[in-house]
Amino acid sequence: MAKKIVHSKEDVLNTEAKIKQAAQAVFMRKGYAATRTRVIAEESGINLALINYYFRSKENLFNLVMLDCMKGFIGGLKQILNREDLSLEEKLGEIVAHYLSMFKSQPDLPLFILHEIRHNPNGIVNTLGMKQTLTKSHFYQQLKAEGPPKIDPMHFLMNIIALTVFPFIASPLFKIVGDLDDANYMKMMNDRKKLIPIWMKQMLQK
Amino acid sequence: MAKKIVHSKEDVLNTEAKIKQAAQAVFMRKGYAATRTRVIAEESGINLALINYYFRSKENLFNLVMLDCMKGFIGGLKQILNREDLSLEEKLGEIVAHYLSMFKSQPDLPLFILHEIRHNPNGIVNTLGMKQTLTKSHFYQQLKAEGPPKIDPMHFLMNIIALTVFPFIASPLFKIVGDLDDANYMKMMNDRKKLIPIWMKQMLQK
DNA sequence: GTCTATAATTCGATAGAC
DNA sequence: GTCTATCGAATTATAGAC
Repeated sequence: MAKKIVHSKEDVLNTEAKIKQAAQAVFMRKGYAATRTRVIAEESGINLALINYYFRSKENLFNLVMLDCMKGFIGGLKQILNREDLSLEEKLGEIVAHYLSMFKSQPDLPLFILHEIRHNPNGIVNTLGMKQTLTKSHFYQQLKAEGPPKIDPMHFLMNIIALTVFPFIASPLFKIVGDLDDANYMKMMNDRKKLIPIWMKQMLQK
Repeated sequence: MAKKIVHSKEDVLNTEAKIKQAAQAVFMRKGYAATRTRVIAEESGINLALINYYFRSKENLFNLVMLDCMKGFIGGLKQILNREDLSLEEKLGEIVAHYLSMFKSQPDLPLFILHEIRHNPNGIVNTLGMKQTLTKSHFYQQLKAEGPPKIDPMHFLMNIIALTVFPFIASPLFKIVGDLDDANYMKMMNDRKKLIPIWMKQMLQK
């Protein structure tokens, strides 16, 4: 675990970090099979042979990148779920806002992760303790404290994630159907920060 | 390899149809870049060279398959949206049931299409008249007839599709989180046939 | 650590016999 | 229409000089 401490100057990355950064961008944009190591080399400004020197193989590099992506995807969620200063409804708003900003800078991230989960369900996903992250969270306690459940917590979880994530996954489709440009679409996504908590709270009522 | 011994349904198809059928299965399972034409040849039981004889190139074959998939995906929806014997709420139930049975036999279909839309937004999607399919449907008239909109029709559309499709896309994830086997998960999906229309109707109220 | 050159393999596509 | 055999290009990975 002994690693060089990276200072806040982001322009000065070592070779290994440069490769990893570029690899994440290319893998996310093109997927594993369509990614060429030559493109990673070009975008990171390093020599092609150095990819294998630092990471042994394309597959190994991909696994490291994917692990980082999943940790980032879940880590932020975990923090919100466990904030004890927020009500259930406030947490829902925070979750939507969190993924809003995340997908704004990384629009290909959700499909990238969902594709990996589907084609390798017994891979990295299981090692992340997804289940305990949820069931041992402050959020889960709040949900149970709502009294006798008007809605199956599993359905509730599906719905909050579906309403938040899916409009980003299918954004090209909805832009066409709704005749929306990027600015108008982002405005709609911002509106959902307030709307989704309202809809979700309605599901808790009978 | 003995091929013509068993007379199953696939043997009555001509060569072109055999290739197309196998190609759809492989493309959907692996994606375009990870698909090998040799695998298509094996799974369809035909000679490798015949793929190029009938379809000129792998890319051309893919475009035909993708067009079929999208037509199937949208065609069924279009029929439901225009059924004049169903109320708004009944239509919602039919939509969920429709995609439930579709994804049961083709679990990779939604991600396959969403990936194509994202990486080629100006391709096939625009030629299908997605926008008019919706805005000129009987469903859309019913939605407007609900009176002054309590919810933006675009948000309403996003939500019904998100609640229906996303649980299938992310099924491997939810199975892990909820400790569910295939049977239990399908039971949950069946429950959503009744639940989603209820949730959607709540969104229409203030 | 970084580079050039190349090995080793795989893939899409085609030529030509039948 | 279908087959065998193979080409040519592209890709990952490595050997070896510096």
